[in-house]
Amino acid sequence: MLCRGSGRRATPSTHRTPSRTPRPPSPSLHRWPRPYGARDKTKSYISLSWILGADMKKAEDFSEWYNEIVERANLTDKRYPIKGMNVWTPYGWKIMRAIDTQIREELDATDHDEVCFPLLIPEDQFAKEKEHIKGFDAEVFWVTHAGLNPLDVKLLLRPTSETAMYPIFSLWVRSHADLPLKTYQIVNTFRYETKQTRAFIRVREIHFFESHTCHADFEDAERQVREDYEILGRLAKKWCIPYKLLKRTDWDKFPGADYTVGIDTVLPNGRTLQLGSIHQYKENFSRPYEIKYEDDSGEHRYVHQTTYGMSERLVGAIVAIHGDDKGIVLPPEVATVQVVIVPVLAKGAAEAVTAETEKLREELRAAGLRVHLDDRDVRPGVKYYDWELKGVPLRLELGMRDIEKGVVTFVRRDTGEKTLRDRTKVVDEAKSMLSAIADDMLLSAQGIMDSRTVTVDDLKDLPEKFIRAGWCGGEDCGHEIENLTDRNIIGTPIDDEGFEGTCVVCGKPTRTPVYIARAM
RNA sequence: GGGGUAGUGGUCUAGCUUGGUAUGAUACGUGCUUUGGGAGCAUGAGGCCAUCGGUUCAAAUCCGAUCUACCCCA
Repeated sequence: MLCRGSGRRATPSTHRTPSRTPRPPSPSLHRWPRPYGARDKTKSYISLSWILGADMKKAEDFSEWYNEIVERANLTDKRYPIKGMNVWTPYGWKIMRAIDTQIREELDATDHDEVCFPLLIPEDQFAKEKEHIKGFDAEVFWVTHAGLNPLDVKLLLRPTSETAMYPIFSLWVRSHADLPLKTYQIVNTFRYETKQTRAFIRVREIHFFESHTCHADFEDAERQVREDYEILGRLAKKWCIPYKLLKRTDWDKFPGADYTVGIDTVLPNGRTLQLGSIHQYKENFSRPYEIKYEDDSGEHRYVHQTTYGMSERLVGAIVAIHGDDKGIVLPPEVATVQVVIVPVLAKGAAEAVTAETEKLREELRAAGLRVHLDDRDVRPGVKYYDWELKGVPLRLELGMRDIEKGVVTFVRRDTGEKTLRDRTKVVDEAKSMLSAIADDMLLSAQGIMDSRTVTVDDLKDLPEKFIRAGWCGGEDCGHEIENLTDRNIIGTPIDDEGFEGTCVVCGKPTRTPVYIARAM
């Protein structure tokens, strides 16, 4: 569990009445955007004062920028009256679903089977693994009554699903032929966060995927962990998210795990954001839950288990990493609308332009692109701002001037670059530009993450960055690092980084660097 | 965990000190005109003031509790 870090940040306006985050202007905005191709009535669905009403300065105040942009881009509605439980709007949910779909594709392709276990877990079942329950005890939601009557056995809302799944796994696994057992589910989990909540990043109802696997031995479980790294690599590329795999310290690993590898990225404020984790359990759960199999010589053995999980934080990370002062920027693979077409109508030429944009839409759609023709009856400038706020990676503008010249105006969301492309080559140009956008987004994000990572020789005057320093690996020195820096050890890299140095506390030579940061 | 600030049509707000059922803007509906980076005119609808309780002839306004949001410190 890595949910620490205070709300510390510089704010120039402590006593000024904070201008409250404006809220979505109307229910009709919540229907926005309509599905691709949704037609007929041309109504005004947007308000410019809403789109442009805020000063969204990512660099000046990342935290405020983030809170505001997730609502303005219409990813979430925070008005639901329970702390840390927000509403997924249609637009936000489409993005989450795109991510879920990609996760499903990857896991299915690596022979995982999707399952769905119940939300409620009986108390006695939850209590079997002592470390695990200790780790979650303070933040579970309890169901204590059925109607007016107290329950004999209290039920809890899953904070994660180990204790729901493993008693059943013990029934499913009988022999070595049943192994490996590779399952996953995409569900919501519940944790009573006490710290300040934040859309997608720290919530009490968490939408996430969790894979749970059982293996004949430790080596096979280790192979699974390595496969998880590969899956992550492919997914993170689609999301244009740079990350680092860091093995957590023993005092920070997942409750019940043998070891935990965190997936971490760095935010604009220099804090790290954990995107997910991969755990090796060895026999820590299979013993209390009696998940045993009979090997080919007739011996009964406990399985070795792993888990892998990532959550809706991925949406938060995409917003935080790629967004700018104009809005969010969606990676092409995640964008529900990859290309938006904005017709520029003029008196007398409206029909010709409309016909041409519809033709353009059909061409792009036939080529497999997710395209939306914005035919709302508002001025083009309004649409530009709106789609920039909502992060659509590529915008095509088409008016009489373009038609006369035989071109289409292309505008990239990530760079803002505006170019004219030959009308006859629009499909190829759009495809190659989307691919270039994805490449550039990842490259640029990686560059920014690298620039926020520094290696230091001592712990004095640390910048607000992702700090790399030498560590002997000793627990005492580790705690000392955390005390001296008032930050957390995020972990040690799983790859050999060729580091050579000395422990920043005791001075012993070491080849192990440790990464230190404030966690979001 | 401790402290602070706030909650009034969809949104942002005036009103609260000196109690008498609420101001403006914007968004929304309709019509006309417009459309290459924040359009204009006309017209219509929308709130009983976060929730619960107390004081009072009378509470958005005073008192208490709760919920929610944001900020600061551990």
